[in-house]
Amino acid sequence: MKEVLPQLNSTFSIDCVLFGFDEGELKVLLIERNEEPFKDWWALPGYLVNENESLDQSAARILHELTGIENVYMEQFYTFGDVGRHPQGRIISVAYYAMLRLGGDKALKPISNYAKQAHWINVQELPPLAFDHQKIFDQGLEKIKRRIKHQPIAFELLPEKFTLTQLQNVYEVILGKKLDKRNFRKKMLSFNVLKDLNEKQKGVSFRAATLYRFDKRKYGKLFGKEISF
Amino acid sequence: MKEVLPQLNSTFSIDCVLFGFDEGELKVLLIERNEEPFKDWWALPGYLVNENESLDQSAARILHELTGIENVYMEQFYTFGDVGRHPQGRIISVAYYAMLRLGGDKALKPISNYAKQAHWINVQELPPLAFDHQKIFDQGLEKIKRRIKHQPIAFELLPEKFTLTQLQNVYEVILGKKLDKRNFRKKMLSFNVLKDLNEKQKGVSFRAATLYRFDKRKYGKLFGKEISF
DNA sequence: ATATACCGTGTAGATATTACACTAAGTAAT
DNA sequence: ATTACTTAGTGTAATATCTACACGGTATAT
Repeated sequence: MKEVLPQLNSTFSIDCVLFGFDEGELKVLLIERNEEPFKDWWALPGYLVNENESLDQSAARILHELTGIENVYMEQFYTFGDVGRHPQGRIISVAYYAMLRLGGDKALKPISNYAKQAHWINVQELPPLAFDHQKIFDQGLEKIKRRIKHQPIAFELLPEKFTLTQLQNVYEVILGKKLDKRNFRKKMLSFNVLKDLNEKQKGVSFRAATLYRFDKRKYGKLFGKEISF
Repeated sequence: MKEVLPQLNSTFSIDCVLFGFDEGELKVLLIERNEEPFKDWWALPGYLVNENESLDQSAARILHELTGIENVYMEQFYTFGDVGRHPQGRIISVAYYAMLRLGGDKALKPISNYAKQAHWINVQELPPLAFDHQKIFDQGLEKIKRRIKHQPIAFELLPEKFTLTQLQNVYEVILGKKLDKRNFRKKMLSFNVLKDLNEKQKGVSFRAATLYRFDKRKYGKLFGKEISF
């Protein structure tokens, strides 16, 4: 017999699509739900918005409560409001995305027990997702594909010091296609936003590559690169 | 003495930013409010979302009720949710935009008496707007500026048959800068989305220009024009 | 006939994009 | 020390795109 769930009276929520890059793979942050509906399903971190907080504040709070992650700049990308998207009533959800530096240090520890656990999952191997979260994820992925072509957000996924090959890998994984090494380097360096650290990669069993850092002072030069009239 | 307004319990709304082009000017559709708060102020057409309609449906309904306009394809562009944005409580607003062909035929006739009247106003001469509508408008304008560079939406503002000079005017007004005539034509024609109608403009007191029509079949070629890696 | 106002066109130089392959340098194994 | 292995790092030529720039053509109005 089907349990009857109560109607919810807060009518909007936030869902977060967080991307990370690790071991050459693009990952997304998912939680395992601990409550009905969709108990034990995987879902994007998301919850109801409080009355007294802005959407941006709410997104930060919800992410923190469900995953333990703090201090991430997320940006809104779409609002989902189909009538049947939530079984407990009309819930409109504002979706946020961000790209994150995955360090081994940051453990994922949900604070609220609304989430059993949080994990970074390879976007190629997503489990079935709760609600319309597959759709939200798909649109989030499209969003970063478009953005990565216009602004240098790929850096946000890498450690502070990175090699050009690692950077190229990020582009290849997100765009889903191989790029030419020489052309990629030529173009990337021409933007003048990378600082050569005169330092080599460590701990690799082959010729070590030069490390670069993203140079914030020069960032401005890249804004506004679009097709022009 | 300040009148006390009731709290509203529906917690989200839609606001529409509709752009039109007429007599060489970019215009936006505003209504004059007939209810508190902001009675007698100008505002973007917007109202509360019903329980049983999707956001897209709601946007279409609200636009129709407040302005009489129907059958416009609007697209969501941002959701505004600051705590203090509405004096009667926490109201989150999903903003939509569209670009419209202004024909002399379509009269603006509000159905709901929530709007006294609706008018196309030159974006250079906006009156003070209710709520945070100036902010919503500004972001809508930014949105079409970005989009016009990537996709041929400028056609949507012109009559079915138009001249290249008219088309160039639309770009110039939206982008806020002069463009080179020869380069503009070369580029626009290279996209292969314009059909030469072998027909001339009528009723002008100078050499008549060739009329073109936007060719939907070829539209696909323009999608995906972005900076490339 | 003449003045007026907009239409419609080409080119050269600069810049950006694409396609393409080999040597150099470090590590690991023997 | 030699060798095998793996990734780093580099240049050029052909093509396409972008930019800047000026004048004769044609319809209308007087």
